[in-house]
Amino acid sequence: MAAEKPGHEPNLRIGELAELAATTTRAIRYYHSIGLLDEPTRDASGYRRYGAEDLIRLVRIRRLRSLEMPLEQIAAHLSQREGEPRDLQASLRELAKEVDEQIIALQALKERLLHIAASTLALPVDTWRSTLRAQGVLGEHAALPDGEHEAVNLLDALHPDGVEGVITQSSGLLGNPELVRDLKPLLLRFRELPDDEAAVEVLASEIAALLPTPEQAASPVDIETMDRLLGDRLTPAQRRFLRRLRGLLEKRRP
Amino acid sequence: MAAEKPGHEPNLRIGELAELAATTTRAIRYYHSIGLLDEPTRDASGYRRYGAEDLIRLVRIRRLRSLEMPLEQIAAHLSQREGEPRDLQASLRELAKEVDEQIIALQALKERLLHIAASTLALPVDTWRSTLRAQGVLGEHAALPDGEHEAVNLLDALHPDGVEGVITQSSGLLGNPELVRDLKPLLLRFRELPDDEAAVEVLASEIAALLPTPEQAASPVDIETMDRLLGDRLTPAQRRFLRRLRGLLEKRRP
DNA sequence: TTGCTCCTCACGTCACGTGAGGTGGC
DNA sequence: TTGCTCCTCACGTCACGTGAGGTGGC
Repeated sequence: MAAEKPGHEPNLRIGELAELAATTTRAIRYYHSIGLLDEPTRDASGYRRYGAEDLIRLVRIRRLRSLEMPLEQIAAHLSQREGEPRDLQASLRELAKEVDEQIIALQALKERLLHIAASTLALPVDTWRSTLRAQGVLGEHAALPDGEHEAVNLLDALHPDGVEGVITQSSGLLGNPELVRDLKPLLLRFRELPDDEAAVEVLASEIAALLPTPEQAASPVDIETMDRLLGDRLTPAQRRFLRRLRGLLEKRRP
Repeated sequence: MAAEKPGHEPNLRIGELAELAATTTRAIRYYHSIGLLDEPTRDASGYRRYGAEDLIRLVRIRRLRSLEMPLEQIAAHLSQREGEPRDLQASLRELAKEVDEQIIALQALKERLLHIAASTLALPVDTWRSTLRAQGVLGEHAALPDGEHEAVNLLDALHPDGVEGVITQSSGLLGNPELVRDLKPLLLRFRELPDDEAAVEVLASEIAALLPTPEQAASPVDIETMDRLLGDRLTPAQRRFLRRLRGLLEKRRP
């Protein structure tokens, strides 16, 4: 009777091992590369040969991975002697907490997405134009002046909440019909401002007199930055005017 | 009067641009590298100089990124002419749907985590031993035979639901007190099985006669694989027995 | 001989973060 | 002169997926 050689320990090839553990050969080789799973012995032709111990460890790795535990944590739990389920329990609770935080963040994100998708998604210029029209600052059929197209986009970019934020922020101004009425001719003068020191000074003080003292020190819309970025769209006189106006408004702060 | 040179277009440096858009210089350079944001002109010393257009586009990129839109999608939306908010709306809804799927998956994961954390987290051997004791298959103070330690770990690894799955699956057997009583002496004979063809055959048919015909064709616990992996823990007679038993059980299938 | 499995590089993923080593600007 | 900003590589992230090019096993 020929001696029946028992299937001596390591007799699974990597593909079989992967299938038994419901994973891929690549994952297994990766676990070898990071030292999470020991390299097994090789057979005559260089193939890896795995035994029961390998399968047991691999399945444990995969079970913890299916709970989204990072490989480093898995390594820590599997290397430490088996008697410490406390630690594992704590880790699992910690993971659950993290998952919970992710859920909350994703729920908020989902709300934002649906909210924005449900909004008009209008271009900043369109929103701006219709607001000006509604306030009577712009005539029903008048177009925005050429240079203001980009200015509106800039306003949109500079305010954390976009043009809508700007509108909300300035609704105190625009909501006051008398102010709007008084401001209107002054804005027209701004557009035509001559390169004349006296004219700049007069317009600045007239507008400053109308504007309320801002409640918050630093407005989210940075007038200085707008000035720099629109530099070549404004005449030198207009730029001097903006700086002057800013100076006047600053002086009023306590 | 010296000609007042207006801050001609590109006058922001990368750091200022990053701050205005609430992002990092590295992100901006990355957007250049993938062609999402055009490289601006350079000043005399090689520094990038940005203008209003760049800020506007960067802020739009960042707003869409804050909604977790992938850069590739952002590029598609920003490159196409502005008149198509339909597309953007559809993309946002699509993103919301994906986020929703993630939320559902994470909720399930969280349940699994908490469920497992709340369980005993006992070692497979411990679970197995106490089940055997509860069923009277193992005496109150008896230990598991040496070779079975690994066998239990293997059972655990081979079943999708671990030892608990094995126990549930076989509870039909173990829940039947008469069967357990009859099986008990046969299991003892298995442990002591002599290398004798007749003994193997007799034990196989006796046990096969007791076992019910399995309802499902392929059991999740692959007896063949267990045999291969435990090869050197079983005597040749025991391995022959397992193959024989398997043959007998297979023959009963329709 | 053919198709299957295995082997070892090595690049790709996604959106940047983080030095390293050097230079310009105020 | 000093500290700040900028520059360009280039590696690292996390857990693998995906060829590329070649060889062993049945």
